[in-house]
Amino acid sequence: MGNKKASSNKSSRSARSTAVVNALPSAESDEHKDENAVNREIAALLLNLHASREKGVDNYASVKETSPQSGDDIAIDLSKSNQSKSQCSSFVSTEDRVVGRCHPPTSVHSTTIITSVAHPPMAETKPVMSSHDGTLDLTKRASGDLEPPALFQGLSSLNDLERSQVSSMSSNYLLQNLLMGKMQQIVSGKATQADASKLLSSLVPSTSPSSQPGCKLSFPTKPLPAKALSLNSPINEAKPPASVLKSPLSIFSTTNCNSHSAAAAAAAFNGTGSPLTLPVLPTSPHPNVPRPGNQASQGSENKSANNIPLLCGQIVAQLNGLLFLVHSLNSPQIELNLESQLTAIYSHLQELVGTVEQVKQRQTEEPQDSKSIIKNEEETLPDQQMPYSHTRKSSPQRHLNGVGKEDKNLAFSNNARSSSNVINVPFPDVNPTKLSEESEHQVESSTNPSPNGKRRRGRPPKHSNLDGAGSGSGLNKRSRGSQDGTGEREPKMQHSSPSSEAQSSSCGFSKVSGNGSIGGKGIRNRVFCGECPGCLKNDDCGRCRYCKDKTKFGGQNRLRQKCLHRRCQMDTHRRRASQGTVNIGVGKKAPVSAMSEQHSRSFSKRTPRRSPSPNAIYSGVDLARLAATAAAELASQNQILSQQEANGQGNGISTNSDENTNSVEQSTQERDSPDHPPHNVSVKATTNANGGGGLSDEEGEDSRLGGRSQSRIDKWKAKHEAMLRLAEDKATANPVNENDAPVDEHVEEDQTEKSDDKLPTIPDIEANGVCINLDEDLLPSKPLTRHGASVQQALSV
DNA sequence: GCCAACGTTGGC
DNA sequence: GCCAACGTTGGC
Ligand SMILES: [Zn+2]
Ligand SMILES: [Zn+2]
Repeated sequence: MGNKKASSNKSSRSARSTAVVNALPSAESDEHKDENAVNREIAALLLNLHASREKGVDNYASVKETSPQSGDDIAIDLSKSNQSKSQCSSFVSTEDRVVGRCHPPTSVHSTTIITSVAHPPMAETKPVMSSHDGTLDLTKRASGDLEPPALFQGLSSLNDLERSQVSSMSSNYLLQNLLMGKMQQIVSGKATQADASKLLSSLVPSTSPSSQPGCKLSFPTKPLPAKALSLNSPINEAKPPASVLKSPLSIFSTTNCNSHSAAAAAAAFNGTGSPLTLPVLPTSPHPNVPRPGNQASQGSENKSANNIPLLCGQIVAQLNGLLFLVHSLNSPQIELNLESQLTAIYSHLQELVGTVEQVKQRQTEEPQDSKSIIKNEEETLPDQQMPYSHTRKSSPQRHLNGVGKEDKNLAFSNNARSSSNVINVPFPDVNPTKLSEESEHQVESSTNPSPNGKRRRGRPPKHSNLDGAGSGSGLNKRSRGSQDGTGEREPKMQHSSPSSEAQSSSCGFSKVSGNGSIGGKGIRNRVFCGECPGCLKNDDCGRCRYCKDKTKFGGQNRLRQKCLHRRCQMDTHRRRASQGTVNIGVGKKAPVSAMSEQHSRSFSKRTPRRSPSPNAIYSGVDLARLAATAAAELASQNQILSQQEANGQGNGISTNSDENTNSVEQSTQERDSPDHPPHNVSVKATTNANGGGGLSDEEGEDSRLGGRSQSRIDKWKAKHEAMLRLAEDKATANPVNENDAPVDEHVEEDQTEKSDDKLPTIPDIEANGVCINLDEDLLPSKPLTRHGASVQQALSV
């Protein structure tokens, strides 16, 4: 961890410092700066972005774009002259290195790290800096806010820039590098770039018709750019920022899609005619400026095999172009503009990263996905923007605490943190899971669940006597009544919502946590979608294993887990953990997680899909029906299956419920189930078919025993699921049973409650009912063996 | 690879 | 400090 960080920092730092040093002489003296100087300036600008942001969005807003750039200008230095190249290369290389090092850490931690890093460089650089610290400058600016002129001065002169650069070594630069690196990783990592391209293309604001033929996802417009622009002020309509944003995106997409040469990118950059398009430079490009096409292409090619580096180069080139313009024009406004644009780019990059991550994880192509993604982006935007517009607000995200059940909007802890904690760095969470490994390295600041080592963690060996010891917490407190609904707190925070999950957890922007788990570290992941039956329940059932374990129910508090009935069904995290387990009462259970993940979007719709009874679903009859109904759509199904399989999960979704068939099967299952005598098992009837979403989560949890080894079964499942889905999709058109869900819950509860008392030899089955046993109560903790489950499954199949 | 056990977090 | 329950460990 530390090592990597340090090294990365070092490398980047050193590179910069050297660059700075070199730059000084030339820059100071000459009005017309050679390319090198320009490059340096660019770097400085990047570095300064952060500071500038702080200063004020207002300024940006006020700024009107005097001169936009032409694409030609953009490409400028990067590739062009060797000298400039060397400079550039150093610059770029720095990025690369940083990227390489940093890959993993995109998360908040990284931000923190960055910030921490920033200081040292200053010290180093100080000698170089003649007079005042960049910090001062920054602060002044920030505080001053200044008039444009003030800003202008600061920015305009190279010296100033350099100083600021030196002093601040602003986090932005690093951040950008990190982002880029991340993106690069992502892209490279993807088996198919197509996905990336899709994302990218999707990201491209719809407002501007993307020129790129290759990429085509039409996403609805991405609000980001607009917001960024708007953010500043109405004045902003001046397209620049938008154009800027757009341009990078377009470039990006192009690169990805076609691996175009820079020229193409440049062209894209120039923008389409849309109002947002990048304004063209009134001024002729700087003489030194090389032709965009050539330069860009060279630079990109040289830099790396990946397209992404190209992107970086492009950006740099653009920046250079901007600088030239700025110098020629020498107007503060332009600079401001530039900054704003850079900022926008930055934000955009962040989004891209997040999006890419999401896509990666999902790998689902459903239209819903796209929607969700967009949604997420939108959500994220405000956060990101916030920093820009107002340096900092208390994290709005806190609302999580207040989240009522109904409140679906979940802030992502990540975002919240990022916004709140680090200066500006709205570091979007990158992919938690993948990054996690390395990110962990860097995560120093984050809480460490470092095990004390005091005590051995796992379950005590069977022979050990520890069991009696129990946890430190009061063993026998039974303060509360067996069921206190009121007493129970509902989780206040939820990091992952189905939709949000994509971001926060999976894609979410940052999952801070290194583990694949959804949540960030700081806040424990509590899953609370607010919609699912589990979330709606206030009371512990008192019967499930975990309830029994609770001290209030006389338990030893060893397991310390949430009541199974109260678990959020959307909680993928837990489910994953539990995958493979089989339902006690029921035969196998399709792992829910897949459902949750895939259908998370749907969930947002409020049509959570659950896997009612796997058995029922898999019954031949149902299949036949489904087949009949959905036969037409095999192709689509296949895709779905593939996806599901990829996920490794099957969701049992019962589209058509034949009560008869289901009931029959259930009965059979139960009969078969060796482990649990029926009486012990409480049966619940789940809702029917498709819509019902039910409560099955509980099932999943409870029924963990045996989902394993069922190659055949799995296939069946997959098929069934696919079919079911299709059916569901159709069903959505004809809502079959969506109403059931809530009802079902009640039913279940009732039944469960009843079950306590009753002897259930025969499970109650309602309609489609699936028998699920949430309550193991009666059974002391006898775990059902998987064998039983497998057997059941086999039978069922 | 599963899952009981338990350290630990975070809201109150 | 209490409490719920999350995240991780290590026995199996
Ligand atoms: Zn319970
Ligand atoms: Zn829920």
